[in-house]
Amino acid sequence: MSFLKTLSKTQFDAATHTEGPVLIVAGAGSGKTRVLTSRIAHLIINKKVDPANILAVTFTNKAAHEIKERLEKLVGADAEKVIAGTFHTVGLRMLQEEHVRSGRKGALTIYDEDDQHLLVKFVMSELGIEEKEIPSKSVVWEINLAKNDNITPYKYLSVKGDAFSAIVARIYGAYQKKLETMGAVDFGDLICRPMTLLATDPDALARYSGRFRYVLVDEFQDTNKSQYELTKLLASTHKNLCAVGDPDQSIYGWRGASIENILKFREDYAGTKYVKLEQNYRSTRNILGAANSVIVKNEKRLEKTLWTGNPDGEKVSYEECLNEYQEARFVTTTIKKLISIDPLIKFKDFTILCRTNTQSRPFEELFFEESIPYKVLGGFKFFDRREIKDALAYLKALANPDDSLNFLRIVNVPPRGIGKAALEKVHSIANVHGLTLYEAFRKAAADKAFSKGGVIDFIESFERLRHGSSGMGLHEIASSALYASGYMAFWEAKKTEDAEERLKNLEGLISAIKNFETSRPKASLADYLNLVALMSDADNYDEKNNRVTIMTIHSAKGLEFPFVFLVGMEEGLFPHKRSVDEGTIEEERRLCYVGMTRAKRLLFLLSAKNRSAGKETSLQIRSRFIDEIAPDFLKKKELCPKGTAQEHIQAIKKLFAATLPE
DNA sequence: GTAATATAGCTTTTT
DNA sequence: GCTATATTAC
Repeated sequence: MSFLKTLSKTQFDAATHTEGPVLIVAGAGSGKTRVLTSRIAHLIINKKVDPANILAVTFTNKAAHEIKERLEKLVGADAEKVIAGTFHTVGLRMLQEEHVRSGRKGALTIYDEDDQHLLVKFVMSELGIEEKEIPSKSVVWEINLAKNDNITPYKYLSVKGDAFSAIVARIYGAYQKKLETMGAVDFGDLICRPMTLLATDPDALARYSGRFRYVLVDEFQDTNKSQYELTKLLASTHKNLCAVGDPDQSIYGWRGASIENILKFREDYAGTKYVKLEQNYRSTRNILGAANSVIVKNEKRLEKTLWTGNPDGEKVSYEECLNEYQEARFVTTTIKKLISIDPLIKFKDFTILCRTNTQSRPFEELFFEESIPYKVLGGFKFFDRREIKDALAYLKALANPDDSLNFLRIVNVPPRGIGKAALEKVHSIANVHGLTLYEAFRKAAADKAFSKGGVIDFIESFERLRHGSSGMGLHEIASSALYASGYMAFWEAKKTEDAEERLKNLEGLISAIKNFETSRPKASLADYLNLVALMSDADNYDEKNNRVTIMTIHSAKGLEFPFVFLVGMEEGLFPHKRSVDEGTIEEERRLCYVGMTRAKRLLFLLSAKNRSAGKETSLQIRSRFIDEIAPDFLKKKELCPKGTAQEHIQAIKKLFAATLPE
């Protein structure tokens, strides 16, 4: 019970008011995770709740693990029984149970945005809709937005009446049908389908909502409409729903998250116990004061004043650099200086927070040069590399051969003489007989539709792999697939420099699978593939590694660092130009607030006067957010009057650009 | 019919 | 700066 004694009065309230709906508005650094864990521990220890009846939904898998780890210290082995995960992992679990129930043979495959895009293109070509008529990219976007709001293809058509939407609805419908025949789900489906299941099947509703006596949802400000509905259904029997969040930290509106979910929670759930955690335990007074002075500029807020008992600390620094390289230079020098001053300060105490992924480059270059250990989260990921995607396609096809998209991806990789013509032939077999691509290949081989060569050889070796894999360990399956298919040999034959690296990456993948296998001996190949698909950037952050972390502010949500560099504080970049155009400046301001409140001891804000994007270099004006910080919290430094001089120079430069050749 | 090479086109944030 | 498509070479 000692874990409750260390809580503040409001934290204690939030942790122990367990019955009925509860809304906890938890400011940045207010000890939210502690409250959540104490609450679950209180349920298990004091209220004798079976841990298997508790559902905790978090924003990242890492957050779920963290809760479980802390919980284990309080309640021991019972911690493992609590169901904790992201909306997507919880949804996947439910769908898998239903998948098994419905008696399908292959595994359930998760399609990421790349797969989604390919499938949309495929569907469009089948429907004879051309890219110039409607870009496949915007179709994917529309489909995802629709799923955030739980709008089916049929409903989509009735909600939107215009010509554009009619085409989207057609593609969306065909796309959805394809997913179902292939046993695949996209990210949206992981929420929508469980939601629909609960809404339409009273048995399923009784099963799940009966089981989850206590439901906790973290980062509630970033839930979308479908997630809100799913939550509501899951908690519908016992109505013990605890929503935790901070409207000031809502930064995923562009992805369909609805800040209204938290703002209107008390209206939707009558008799809600409302707790505000307003004491910040993380940052110095100067950092918090600076962050507060920015966020109060937002109109759409819940009344809340974050305060701290922490020392004043240093004032926030703002540094205007000549260009993005000088920006990186300043950061590098500062890191080195701080490390040399205090031996207790380590590289892992620093983070560079960017608005966009592309901003990381100059930092990477300079850190490499100066041998500062660093890690970039997000951006170009290991799993985005071509060779890894190909390798995973092999594994996905083996785990679920009906997944025609991944099957198609490996058919002629490495090149084995199956070209456009051969594929068209198999496609028509598939269409005529209503078969998946894999089945059509088998039929073609059995019917001797192809006398010899690629098609026959390929399907034979694929079948050999498939049947040989039973009883093998996961990493053995992976390595036999990559070697027997000739994929490894394909890269080995190429004597180029990058081929060597690709081979290394493939070996890396196999050993990663081996590690997974050791940690989870009972898991299947599909389990591994799904884990990888649902992994987020933040999940890749490991505080044990002593390195400087470079990441986007979005990925930094929920993390904290002693020293934070918020870089690229420039109009057009942060706030981003498109946000200004689209009128979502308040979300940018919240993003700025999230970035600033990651800092515990020192916060540095930086901007560049010149920044190159692509081939163009443009003059930048410092972000409005800098000017919104109350001067008391900023280190005194002459800020040149905003605009004027810079705009003047820009105007002159434009004039020259128009008259002078490059 | 298939494979290698040149060209255009896009870069906000992501489960 | 890097990936999907169009063109040409084999």
